[in-house]
Amino acid sequence: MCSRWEEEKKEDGVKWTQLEHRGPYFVPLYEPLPDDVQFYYDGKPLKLSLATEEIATFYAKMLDHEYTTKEIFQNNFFNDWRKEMTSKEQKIIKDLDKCDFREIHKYFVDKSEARKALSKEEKQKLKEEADKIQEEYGYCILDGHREKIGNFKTEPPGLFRGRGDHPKMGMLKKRIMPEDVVINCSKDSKIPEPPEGHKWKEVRFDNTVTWLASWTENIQNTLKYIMLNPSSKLKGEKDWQKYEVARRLKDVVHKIRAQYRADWKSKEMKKRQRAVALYFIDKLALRAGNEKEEGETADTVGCCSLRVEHIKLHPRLDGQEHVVEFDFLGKDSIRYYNKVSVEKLVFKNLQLFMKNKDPADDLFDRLNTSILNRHLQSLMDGLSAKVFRTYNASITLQEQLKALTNSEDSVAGKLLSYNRANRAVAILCNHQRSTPKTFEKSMQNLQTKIDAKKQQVEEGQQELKKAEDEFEDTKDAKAEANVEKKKKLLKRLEEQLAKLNVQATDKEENKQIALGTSKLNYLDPRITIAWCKKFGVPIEKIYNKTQREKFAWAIDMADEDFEF
DNA sequence: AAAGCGGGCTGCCA
DNA sequence: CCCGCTTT
Repeated sequence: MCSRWEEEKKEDGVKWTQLEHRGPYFVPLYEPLPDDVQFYYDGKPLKLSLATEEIATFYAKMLDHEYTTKEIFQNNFFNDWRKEMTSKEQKIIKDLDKCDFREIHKYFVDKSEARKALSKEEKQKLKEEADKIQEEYGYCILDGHREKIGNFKTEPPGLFRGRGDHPKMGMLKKRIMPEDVVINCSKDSKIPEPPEGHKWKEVRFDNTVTWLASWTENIQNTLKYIMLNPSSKLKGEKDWQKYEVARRLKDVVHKIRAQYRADWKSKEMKKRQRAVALYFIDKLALRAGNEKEEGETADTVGCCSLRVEHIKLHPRLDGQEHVVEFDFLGKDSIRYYNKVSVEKLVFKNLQLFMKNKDPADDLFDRLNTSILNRHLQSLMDGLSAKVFRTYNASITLQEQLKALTNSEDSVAGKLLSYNRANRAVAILCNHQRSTPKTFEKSMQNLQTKIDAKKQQVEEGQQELKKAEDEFEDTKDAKAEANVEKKKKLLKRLEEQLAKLNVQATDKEENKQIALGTSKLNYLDPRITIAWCKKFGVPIEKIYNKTQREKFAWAIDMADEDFEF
């Protein structure tokens, strides 16, 4: 079966035998502003040096955003900006409040308007240029296959934003130069050429990693990589492997649950904390929660890093017992808010863990992610905290599909069931989105369509009645045929109306839920493909082109009998 | 520290 | 696109 996904195995840790590529594509250099676009300091025009001007444009472009009004953003920006100024500029520009970027801002607004207003031909030309770059830099050769690269361009310089309340917001993200870049490829391949007049930082031939190029980013001092697109064989196999690990968890999860329940009564505090944390990770699909360096990142937490202030205990709430109220900022500073009725022993343990602690103290003070993951690894090979998220997401999809799908439904009805199953997963994983800006409007449009369709249905009913009356009178074959015709028409109209109603329901339910993340990262695609085959739903109704490329491995191997 | 997977949002396109 | 997090 599926040849491409089951080629010969490599030695342990070896990811490829051949890797050839052109290196990153460097974003264009800064183009100075036209002379009539000026920066003003203290009301007077001030000509800036090239480097200073470039950084000024970063700030100017952001003037519309609320975060440029934040003190931290402004301070970080101004600090970094001043570092890049000439000494003469430093002596003049001492107060951000006296800086006037409005003309520069307008210049970029106009520019982007002008870009939108380009003729079809001009836009076509731009697209062709982009395609050419994609064609040249966007692919590599890996073990004889031409594979798409994910991010082949270096990130442009700009101001760092970060998510949520990030202490580094506004800092200058520097331009990546070839001298910063480490190239990784195979020894006997055509080594990528650095841009004219430049050198790579290093060229290495490491076949135990999957990246093509890397550099250190200056905000957090961490590495960034150029890697393959999800459609690649390498990524596909990794994805497959991930779901296979989750499926192995399925076989032992009952045992693991029994054990952590037993551990709630352990004499060792450390074990108890581990068992309660694992319960949360399993039941609520929380992330592991590594500890983070204070002041370097936004204050967000996961399971192991929960603090006392993040939960409230209610012995009784809204008719339920032993309710834990969670309220904290998780990954990307997305709020996790949930009220959950838990087992009595969990509740008692939480009371114990919180005793004599300050709100800012760790809830699980004897636990961290490495302790937890070491324990999980001992329970099952390859098991770590995140596997529970994958497992629970996928098994939930499978169960929900089973419960919600009606084989008698139209394709539209089945799709609503699918989306509802997907939604259950997204809610479990807390994948949220802000209500789309256009939500109300598009909802209204849909409602207008529904009203119009209702009208048509009524008309169709009247026409059918008329035709039936006529047949009653005449009893002739022509009139009888007309009745059939009107019946068919009415049926079609009713189906169209039903479909629109289903769409409206789906849209409303999906207002603040993001389905994409779970679909892409947590749901074993074979579950979906099997469901599509079983119920005659075209795969394209669920997965768009990009998604089908990413899940090619699953489309290749899953039949309708697949069970997660 | 290094590697690589997971996340929400925006603009563009079919 | 540009970041945030987990795992090892």
